[in-house]
Amino acid sequence: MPELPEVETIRKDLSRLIVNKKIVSIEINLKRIIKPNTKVFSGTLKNNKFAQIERIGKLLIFKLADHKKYLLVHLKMTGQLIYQKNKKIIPGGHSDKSSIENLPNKFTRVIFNFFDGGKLFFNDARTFGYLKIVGKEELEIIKNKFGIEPMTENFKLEDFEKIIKSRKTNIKAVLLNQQLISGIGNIYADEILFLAKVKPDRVASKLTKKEIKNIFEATGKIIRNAIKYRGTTFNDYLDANGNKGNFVKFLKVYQKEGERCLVCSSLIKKTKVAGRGTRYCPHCQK
DNA sequence: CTTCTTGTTACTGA
DNA sequence: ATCAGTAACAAGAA
Repeated sequence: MPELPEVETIRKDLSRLIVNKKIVSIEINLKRIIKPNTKVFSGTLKNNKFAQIERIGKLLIFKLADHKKYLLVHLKMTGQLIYQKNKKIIPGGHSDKSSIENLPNKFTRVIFNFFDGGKLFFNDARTFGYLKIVGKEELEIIKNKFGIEPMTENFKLEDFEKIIKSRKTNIKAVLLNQQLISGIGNIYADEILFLAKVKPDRVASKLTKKEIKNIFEATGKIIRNAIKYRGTTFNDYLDANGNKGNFVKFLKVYQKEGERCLVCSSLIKKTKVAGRGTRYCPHCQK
């Protein structure tokens, strides 16, 4: 599930791979995920270039060189953006093994073809993801819906505490709410709360100042470290080169139900909180 | 066959 | 108006 660290990894990869390369054609295999429609989509992108790639929360923002428009890409649960450079056939030579995927595959929904023969594949098994062309005004409206973002100067303990104190729902629901705090999904919410030693079903407004500080610091540590290790691959996530993320080996509770806690050896439990599968250590987390 | 998976939003009710 | 809780979405894996 691509969350902030996975999307950030893709953003950085693609910034190096496709910025300022002319898009010569676009292939759309599933029209339903293209917004506002395929005509505007292809018309805006063909013969254009990505000038810059940004991110807010889990949303990728491709700033276009011409037309003053932006391409928004949301990967939702199973979306992938994988770039492959022009495959040269070297007579008698070895094949290009820089990418591990054989693309396109049956989940390839959109292909961007660049002038140099490079291709960007948007794959999505469950087709929850979307690609959307927007103007500056619509972009600003969308951006304004996102809450404070870890890893930025806007992520301050004071604001974090205000947000948490103002909510009567459980702390996990608050961490997952993109309009309050952006970029955290199910994997990192559980990992953050384990590191902070707080049970996921605790009522947010009733947490102590100390507990909120621990969650704040755990958020920074987990997100920073997950970016460092290029994200978590559980099922579908791959980076822009088609490689897996390495953070999976640092997970302490996510998908660890029935295993022993690495800190206290209690059995990791699984319940449902905020409508999502939730793992925690019943001894370490209070 | 049923159940589970999750990011986001629509809907319902308080 | 604001908030909280749940269902729905899609489709593959088990």
